[in-house]
Amino acid sequence: MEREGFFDRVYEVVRQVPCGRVASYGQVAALVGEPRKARFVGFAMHASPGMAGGVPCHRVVFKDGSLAPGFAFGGPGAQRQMLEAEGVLFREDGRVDMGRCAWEVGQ
DNA sequence: CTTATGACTATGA
DNA sequence: TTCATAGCCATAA
Repeated sequence: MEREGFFDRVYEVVRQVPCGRVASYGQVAALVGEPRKARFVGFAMHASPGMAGGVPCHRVVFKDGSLAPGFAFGGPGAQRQMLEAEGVLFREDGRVDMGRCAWEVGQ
């Protein structure tokens, strides 16, 4: 039952990310119980059905607030545009303001 | 079985 | 501060 695969487990967590908030790959990996698989979280995002499947993969970013270079759906700029549309704040460096939009369980 | 790859993270220069 | 490298472990061949 609980064995639908590591990927599906990641989707469940990413689905819980509220609007206007972002989570890091390691953050999601830790919530699924395996913080060492941060790389597979990203790989799961690439294989995810996207928002159509209830997986807002655009809300998942690097731990430092950077976005995935070159592999974002539609382009790296599209991800930033989508996050800004949800209320996520960006710095001039092109990174997300993790100090203000970082997601924490319970919010 | 081994090797190669990867939407990551931590560390060091 | 940025850049490069190592370690991480599942999946594919």
